[in-house]
Amino acid sequence: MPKRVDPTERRTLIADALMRVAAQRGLEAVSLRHVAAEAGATTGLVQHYFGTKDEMMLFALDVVSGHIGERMSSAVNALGPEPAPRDLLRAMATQLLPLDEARRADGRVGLAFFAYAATRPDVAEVQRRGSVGLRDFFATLMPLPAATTLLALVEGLALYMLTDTYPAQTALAVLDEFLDSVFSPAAGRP
Amino acid sequence: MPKRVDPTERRTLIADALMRVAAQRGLEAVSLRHVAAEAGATTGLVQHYFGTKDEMMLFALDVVSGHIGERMSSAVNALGPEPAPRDLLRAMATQLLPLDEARRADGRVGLAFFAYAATRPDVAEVQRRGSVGLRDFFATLMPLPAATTLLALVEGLALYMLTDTYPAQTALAVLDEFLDSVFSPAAGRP
DNA sequence: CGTTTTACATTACAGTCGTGATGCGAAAAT
DNA sequence: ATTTTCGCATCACGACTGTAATGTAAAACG
Repeated sequence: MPKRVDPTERRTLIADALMRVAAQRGLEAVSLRHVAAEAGATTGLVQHYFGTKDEMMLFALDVVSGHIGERMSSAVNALGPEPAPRDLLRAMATQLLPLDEARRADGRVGLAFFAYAATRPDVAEVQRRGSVGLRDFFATLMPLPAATTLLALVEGLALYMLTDTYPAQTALAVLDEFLDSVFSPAAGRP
Repeated sequence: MPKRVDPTERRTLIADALMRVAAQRGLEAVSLRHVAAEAGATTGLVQHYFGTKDEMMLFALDVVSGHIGERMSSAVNALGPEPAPRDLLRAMATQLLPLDEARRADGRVGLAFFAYAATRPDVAEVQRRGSVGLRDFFATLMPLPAATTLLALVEGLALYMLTDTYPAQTALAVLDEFLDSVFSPAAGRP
């Protein structure tokens, strides 16, 4: 048999191609053939590593959450030890905003998956778990209602940034204003 | 020739069928044949009123914004004359949340269109105009930054409600808390 | 009344889709 | 050295897509 191969590596290779296709041409353009072509391979390879298209999609969704997770931890690590809760939350929340091309691509894929999940209960379940987990972590640093608000607010800002409705500057200002209202309430009062 | 027909009426009939399909099976299931079947007609009819599929989609997007607009004005009218800004904003904002099946259906379609717009600049432009118009109206009743925040927050809440991540009760509590923070700032301070 | 125009149905076409089957060379296992 | 098994390519299938072409019945118009 041919050289033994790490299947996870191949799967990530395919999933990366999928995400390039999805980010550039939308999730509806994600077909076995397009993904295979983008990966420089054949549909046979894709089929070999993912029995069905849905399996491939699920795996790609995991990759996206993986990206977000990685960005969050490295942003948090960059803060040094014992960061203030406000800084920590800001660092994590901004990882959900499409502030550069990489995050923008992931954001487009994530949005596409949101729509995709509307008809796939199992996909929706994966997303739900991710969101709730994140909110619960936020809630260790601020009151639960504020954590809920923060997550929804950031997600909404990301949505509007993706459609170029709000520029990054506006989104960041909104985010900072909200964090202010939580961490230094009514600072400008007599 | 056959009985003269109001083309707008026919187009809305088709668009309604489109939205039923999209709400139930996702926007990816929206094909000329499925829409035609849902409308109890043939693809020929659809082709007669929409030269191309994209035209049909654009029209359907208009219908969705029309629905939202109608809901908003009737909710506002129900408030009676000279409503308080806070009540007005709350009445309008809640029309963007999927609080019943009708709004949920529109929400799913709207979300699908968000993803659809990611690859269609003209669709994105339509959405942008709607969002900015709404935000600017909000801004006549509250400071501009708060208006921006409100819209993003509501959109994010809607997203999470659509995936059943947050229940209606939570979303409404978050919304009310935010409105409180704008209209009765720091009420609980010494 | 005849003609033209409108509303829609039917069918055809070329392309893409997901999936299953099959083939085949290379390397690991024996 | 031979057999087995893995990695991947290739091809075929039926279903589905958007669009164009064509047909047809009916009512408006001259």
